[in-house]
Amino acid sequence: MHATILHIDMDAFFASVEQQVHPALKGKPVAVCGANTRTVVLTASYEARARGVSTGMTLPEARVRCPELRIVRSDHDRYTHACRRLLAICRDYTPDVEIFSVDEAFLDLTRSLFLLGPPASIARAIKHRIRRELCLTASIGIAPNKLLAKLASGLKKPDGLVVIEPNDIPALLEETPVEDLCGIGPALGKKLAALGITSCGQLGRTPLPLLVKRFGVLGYRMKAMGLGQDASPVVPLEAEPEAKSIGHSMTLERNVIHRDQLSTCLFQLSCRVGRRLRENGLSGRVVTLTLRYADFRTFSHQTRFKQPIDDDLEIYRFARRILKGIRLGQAVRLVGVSLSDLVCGAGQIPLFEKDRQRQRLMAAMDRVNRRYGSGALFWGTLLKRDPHRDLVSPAWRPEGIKQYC
DNA sequence: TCTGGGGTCCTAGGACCC
DNA sequence: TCTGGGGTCCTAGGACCC
Repeated sequence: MHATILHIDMDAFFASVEQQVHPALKGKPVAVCGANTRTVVLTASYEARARGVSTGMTLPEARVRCPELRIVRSDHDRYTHACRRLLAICRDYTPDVEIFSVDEAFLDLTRSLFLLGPPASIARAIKHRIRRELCLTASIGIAPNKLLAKLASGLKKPDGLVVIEPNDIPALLEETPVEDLCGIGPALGKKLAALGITSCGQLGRTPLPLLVKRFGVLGYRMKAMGLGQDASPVVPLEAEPEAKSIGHSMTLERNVIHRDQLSTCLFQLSCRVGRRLRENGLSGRVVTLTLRYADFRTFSHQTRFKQPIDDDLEIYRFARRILKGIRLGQAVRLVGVSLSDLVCGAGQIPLFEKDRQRQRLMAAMDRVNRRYGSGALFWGTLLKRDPHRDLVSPAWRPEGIKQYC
C-alpha cells in the first residue's frame, strides 16, 4: 500500500489575507511588500499577477506594469495568526501535519483514510473549512509522496484540487519541466538543460552514473525525482529538529562606505539575534557576519569560540571584530549577523559582577519585550537608529513558529 | 527608485594530525 | 635530503526553499 500525502498551498496568501482584512482591496490588484524603501513584492494578488506583477519584483517595476497597483505593507502577525488557524484545521484530520512554510502544509493521510474516507473528499472538506473559517482559498494536491503532492497543488491554482493516482505518474512526468519540481531551481535547471534534460521524464531515464558524476550525491536524489519517487516523511512540528542557526539581516536604506556607519546596524542585529537565542533557550559558538556589496556580491566571514554565547553585547563584539578584519571593497548594501553551532542552554555565567548585572538586565528587558511587544525596550545606543527599523519584519517564514503551537 | 529576509544542505580547499 | 595518504575540522561560497 502506498502513502497518501496531501499538500495545501494557500493562494496568494499575504495578499489574500490583506484583501480579507481590508474589503476595499477585494478584486483589486494588490502587492504586499516589506517596510524598507528597497523592498520587493512579497506576494501579488491574482488581479496583480494578471497585470504582470510577480514575487521578487521591485516596486518601481511593479508600478510600471500596473499603475493602479495597491501596495500594502506586510503584517507578520496577521499571517502567522492565519497560519496557526490553518494548522488547527489540518490537525482535525490527522496528527501528521508538517508546516512547510507560513502558507504551506503537508498532511500524511495514510493512517486517517479508513476513518475519514477517500482523500479527495477530505481535501474538499479542508478547503471548505478554510473558506468558511479563514475566508481564504487554498490549492490542494494529493499524491503518494510529498514531491508529487507539492507538484499537484501547483497544477490548478488558485482554488484547485488535483489528485495524482499512481497510474498517472509516468504520463504526468513526461510533460512536467524539471524546474517545476521542488528542489530543482534555475541553476540546476540550466545545468540539466545543458545535458539535454528538460522534462522529468528525461531526467528519470538519465543513467544514474551520469547524474552522480555531474552532481555528486545530489545525483541520486535527482534520479529519484525524475521517476517521481520521494521517501521523505511528513515531519510534524513536535518532531522538527532543533534550529541550526539563528540570524537576522537588513538591507540598508542607503549604501554605506565607511565601516563605522555599520556599527549601529550591527548592534541592532546582534540584539535581535541575542533575544531570539534567549527566548529559545539556546546559545551558539559561531558568529557569522554577512555583507552584500552594492553590486550584489555577497560574502560572509565567521569566527568560532569555545564557550557558547547568547549575550547581545558579546555577539556584537564578535561581529565587530570580524568587520574590523575586512577591508571593504566597495559600498555595502546589506549586513547580516547570525549564530550557529547552537547548543541548548544559556551562555556561560560571566566572571565579573558587571557582566552578571548586564545579564540580569537583559533578562529583564526580554521580559518587558515579551509582555509589551518587541521593541518596547532596547539599548539606549539604538536611539540613534533609523526609526523605521523596528517596524521591519517582512519575514517569509514566521520566526519561531514552534512557539505558537 | 533596480534586486527582502529567514533558513537548510552540500561542496571544495586548506590546515592539521597521525 | 624525495614525499604519502587518510581523517577531521574549519571556512567560504553556492544552491535550494518559502
